[in-house]
Amino acid sequence: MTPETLAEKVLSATRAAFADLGLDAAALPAKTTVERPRNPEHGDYASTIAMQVAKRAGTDPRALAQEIAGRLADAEGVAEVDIAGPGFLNVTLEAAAAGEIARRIVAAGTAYGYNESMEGRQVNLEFVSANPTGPVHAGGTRWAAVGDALARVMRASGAKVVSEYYFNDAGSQIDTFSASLLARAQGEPVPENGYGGAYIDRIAAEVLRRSPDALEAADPREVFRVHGVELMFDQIKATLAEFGTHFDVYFNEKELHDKGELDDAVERLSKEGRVFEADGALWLRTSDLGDDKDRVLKKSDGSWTYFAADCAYYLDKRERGFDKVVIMLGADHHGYIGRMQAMSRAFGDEPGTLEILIGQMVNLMREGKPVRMSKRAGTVVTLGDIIEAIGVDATRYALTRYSADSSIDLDIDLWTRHGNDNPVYYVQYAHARIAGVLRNAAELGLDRGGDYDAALLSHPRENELLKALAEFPAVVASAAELREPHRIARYAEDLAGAYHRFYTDCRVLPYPGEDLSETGRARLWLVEATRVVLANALALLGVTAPERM
RNA sequence: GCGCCAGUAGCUCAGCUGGAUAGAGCACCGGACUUCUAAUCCGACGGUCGCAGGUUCGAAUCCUGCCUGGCGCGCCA
Repeated sequence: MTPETLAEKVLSATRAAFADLGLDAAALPAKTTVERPRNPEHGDYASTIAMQVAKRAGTDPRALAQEIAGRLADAEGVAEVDIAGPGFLNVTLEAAAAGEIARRIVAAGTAYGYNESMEGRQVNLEFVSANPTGPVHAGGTRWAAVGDALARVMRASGAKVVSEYYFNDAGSQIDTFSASLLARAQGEPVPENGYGGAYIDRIAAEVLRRSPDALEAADPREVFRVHGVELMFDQIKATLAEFGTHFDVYFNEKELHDKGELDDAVERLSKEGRVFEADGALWLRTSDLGDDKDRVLKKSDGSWTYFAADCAYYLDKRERGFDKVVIMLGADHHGYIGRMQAMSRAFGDEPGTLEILIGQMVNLMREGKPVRMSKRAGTVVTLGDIIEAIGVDATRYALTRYSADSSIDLDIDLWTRHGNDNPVYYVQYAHARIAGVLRNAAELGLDRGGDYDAALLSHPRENELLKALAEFPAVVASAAELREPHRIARYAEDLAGAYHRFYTDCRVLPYPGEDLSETGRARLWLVEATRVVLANALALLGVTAPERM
């Protein structure tokens, strides 16, 4: 029995109790959940529904719990219902009802965990979005891992997700970039506030190799811009690919300008009565919609602001049919939330259509000291550097196991260590251990068969493992709903722990000279189910599930 | 000055939108491999959940105020 099924039984038992007691059913929620108690004495699952609804229904929680318990105890698969404390319902399942989850999981395979909590949603998920003036740095790396994981988690929850990378290959940043390339190609130091670092020299040299006459061209800087941007972007894309992060769309800001979408957006905003002129500039009145102050769309010199492009880009996404626009930004950009939300409202969108997720800073630590990030100084720590130092799996895992609300001190020494203080190994090792058991079973010619007796999975360790396995779809759903992929990593650690404990106490394969018992055969189902869930969880994080370690 | 994020065990962090005795990993101490991977497991140690109020059957979680740290507050991009 799944927790979801049990929750439905709890709710219908409550409904029946209400009817018999003559209570007002309006006090009942449409849906409820059961939790997995930490203390095994509290049964397999616990419900707090009696305490939650008793007050609104004007009755005593313990008495109500008593009524619910009596009805719930008769439900199929339920072995026992106890009442504890102020009105907890502690439910113990029949072993067969708990054990059948393994069958479901094995049958579903890679689809297990899929849920419909975001069914029908069209989500545009934008992250990284670094301009091609340098390699992706540590903050972008965080989103490359978390954003990609979130896209996977949302897809696993039924949403249609398009992952998108927004960039600009014109403008002042790019001008500085091309001027820096040109300067280095001429053997001169980069201009004041220009970009430094080895990658500038490398790209400058590569542009010269491609286009030996570049310095004699009519507009040398333009030659360095065109080739430099292409080379830089190729490198960024190659590194992201190596990292396992795929984007469905690379969106160039230039497209918005070429299609006149900024004018269109401003016109739309004007029609909504949100635009005004002052001091020779064109403004969006965002202060009416929760922003600190109004924002300029078109400067007094006639040029557009970055914000105007943001408005056009947002409108573009909405017109492409997305009902949910999610943008992931670093904490240094959180000041944009106000104007962006106001802009969304100015277009007439409901709150929640635009979601801006803020990821706190990532500090690289080496030998206990922070590695300072500065693109200009060329001491920048890049995605490529981190992959090289820590490896793709450990980097992705390290960045996705923490809440984006927390800043991360990413200790290079810790995550490079191939030891057990490195959490990614704990999870991967569980998978490798399972793969070993399954390999051995195959070598012995043992087969788990077409079915098993679920009631044989009655050992406390088996019970613990089964409950952890049953939880996975709800974890995926909550990770998607709350936009918190770190829940997947924490869950994977929880599940790996349950497996390691099971493995210690429960022998799966027969000892030499013995036959595979029915319990052993049932355990092969449980082990395969665990492998499936660990692999699925790691896949959602973009981390590999190794067969051997 | 205003805003956002954080403050939980010696360290790094979870805590399932209000539930039971607040958890995990690491570190430290003590145990467990003649048989499926000891990168594992078991036990012990360790916390006034930043502080003070409030809301209620019940608060780490919600509200208010304060303290500390990080990041922001352009007709820059």
